[in-house]
Amino acid sequence: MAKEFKRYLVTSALPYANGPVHIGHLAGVYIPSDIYTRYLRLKGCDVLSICGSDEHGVPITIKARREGVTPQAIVDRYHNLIKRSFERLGIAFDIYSRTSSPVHAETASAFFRKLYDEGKFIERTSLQYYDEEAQTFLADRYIVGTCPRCGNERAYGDQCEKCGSTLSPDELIDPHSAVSGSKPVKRETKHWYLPLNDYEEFLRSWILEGHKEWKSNVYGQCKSWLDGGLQPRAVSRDLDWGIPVPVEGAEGKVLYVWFDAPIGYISATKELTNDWEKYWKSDDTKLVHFIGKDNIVFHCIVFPSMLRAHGGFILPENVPSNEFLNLEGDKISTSRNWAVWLHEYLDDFPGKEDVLRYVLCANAPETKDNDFTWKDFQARNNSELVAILGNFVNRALVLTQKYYGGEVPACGPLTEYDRATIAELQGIKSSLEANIEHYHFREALKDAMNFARIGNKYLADTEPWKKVKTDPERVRTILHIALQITANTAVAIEPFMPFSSAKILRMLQLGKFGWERLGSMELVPAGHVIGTPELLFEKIEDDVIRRQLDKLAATKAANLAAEKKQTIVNQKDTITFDDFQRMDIRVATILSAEKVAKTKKLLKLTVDTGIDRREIVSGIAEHFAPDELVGRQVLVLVNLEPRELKGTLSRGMILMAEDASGKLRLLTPDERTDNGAVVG
RNA sequence: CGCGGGGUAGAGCAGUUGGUAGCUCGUCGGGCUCAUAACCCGGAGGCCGGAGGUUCGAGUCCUUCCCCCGCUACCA
Repeated sequence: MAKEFKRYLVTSALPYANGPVHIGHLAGVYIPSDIYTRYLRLKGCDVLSICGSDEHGVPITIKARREGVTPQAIVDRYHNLIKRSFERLGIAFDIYSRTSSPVHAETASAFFRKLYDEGKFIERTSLQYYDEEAQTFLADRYIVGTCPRCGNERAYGDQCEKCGSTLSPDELIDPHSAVSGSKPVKRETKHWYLPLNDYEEFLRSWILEGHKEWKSNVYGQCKSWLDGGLQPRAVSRDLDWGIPVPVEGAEGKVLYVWFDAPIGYISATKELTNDWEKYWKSDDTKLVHFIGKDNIVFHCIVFPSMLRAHGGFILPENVPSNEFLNLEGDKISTSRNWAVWLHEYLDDFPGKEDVLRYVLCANAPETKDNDFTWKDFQARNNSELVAILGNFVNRALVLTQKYYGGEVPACGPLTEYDRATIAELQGIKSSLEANIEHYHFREALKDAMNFARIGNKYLADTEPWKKVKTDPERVRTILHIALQITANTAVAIEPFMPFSSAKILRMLQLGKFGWERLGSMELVPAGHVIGTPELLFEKIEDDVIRRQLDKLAATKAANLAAEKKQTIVNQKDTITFDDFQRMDIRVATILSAEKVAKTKKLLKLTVDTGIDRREIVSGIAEHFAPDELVGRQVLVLVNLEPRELKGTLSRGMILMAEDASGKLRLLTPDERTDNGAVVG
């Protein structure tokens, strides 16, 4: 598609203001969007980069309640922390706003009101839990009760955090309000829904026909949603934190956070410039949403439907979405503190902003989930940034100082090899551009690094330190070219590593160049005097890495300790001796064990119960390897009603003891005994 | 079961519309000594998850199966 765009509008997913930003956010969204934006700016394009804090929604109110402060205090704290961290990392938004701003309230209200007035919503009344004592409706999260699956007494209405089951408030045993502790009642409440199903046809043709070039994960997910059929989606909530629904009789109702957040992109643009409509309402603006994979449905289905319903706004041209970044093999988790927090990194590694930017881009989860490890961080710093980029720049500058006292030598006649090298550099430029424009930032970064690689090779091949004794004239040309390559490198890496780019230019005593100068051999004029060379990057030693790993190990230990502190489950109701007698528990030997395909937790066991040989499917695969079970004697409840699991009839249950951390242990007779021996 | 994304050298990844399998790191050997023991060259290392098929030709297209990740479910 050769559509011509006059300006760009780049948005980055709004960070949710209930915690700091971590490396997963950066690798997935903010580093790519910053590279893209910096590149466009260098090219002289008309571009706005928009972001801000997402400050509404239930989790923030829960956090506030837990800490005994107001939601506003929470969002103020994290908004400021996040904003400052982005600035320190050189993420250069044109505006970093917030959804608690007055302009946003006004914009989102007006947006809702227009759709309301035009009959674009449907109204539905449903039964929801209500806390009569606190006089408030209760979001699922605010209802606490006993989990029907695992017996945890502090399960939430949407999920049990102990066993991980997804729940609805109706399933909870003995539900009570987390606000007042009283027993909630069901009460009718009215909400507004956006009938996404009305936009299905439009979305199908817009995405499935019109945007086949979108990344496969984005396209695939959209297709899956559309093929499954869309449902009306509620756009309001019963809550007192958020933007009030601007309709008479809607007291106590606010806009659903997912309705108001994307409008935040528009509000922030409004705050930034009076020209905002030019960016949001002209066909020749290219709108690009950078997001993580958890946001695909909102940015590709819900928000476009909202924009379509409203009318007048342009739709995104692309929605580049990355997968997730893991940390040392485990999923990053805010609640478990398993993360590298940006603000902590910036404190721990002053002056190494670009190292993080580099590593996260080089290892960005563009096509699949990737793993961040500190060892990889160290290796990339030491053998790529230091050895290739830093070293080349240093060589060129030191040689110039050494031979010419810092004065840039003039360029003499070029050899065939010089010309070939220059042509190669110019060839990279187009590849670099194509990669950025197609959101292949990892590949683009390699291109940028190739400027330094070629520089190193050029010096190695031309050997100025030898030639200086035999052909000093030639050496002037060699170093002239080496310095041009150095300046070109500074331009090429700017979108990725702005601090290092600026540092190279400072050492060269030159100002910033536009992107169009990339490939030019006239960036550093002959006779110009360069500054003192300094090291661009430093090696990172093992002890620094060890300290970070220790920090993570401490987190892991703390999490484990917290789990152990959980209370012992209460004694169950009394049963009769007869009840007990009805259970037939036997000693049995495990004859074989294998993992059930496509499951995480299930093992298929064959056991000799003395009575017979039978198959039992047991949910213990995460605790035992099949091999370590074979030959073990265990206790089996043999007269349990058989049940089919994953196509296997499971006849019985292996008895296990589960400790507070969820770790399972086998129960075994203390000495080898007969299979079929009765327990009782 | 289902849906989405993956499976390519020891590790991490590219492979555009089917036409000789590539890149970075690591490793081994050599060169260089200007440079942060950095740099340059060369080698080794792949049945492109498996099996069928379409084609003159398949990493690439089709069918089917297996494995990993996420959502979901299973966990008697």
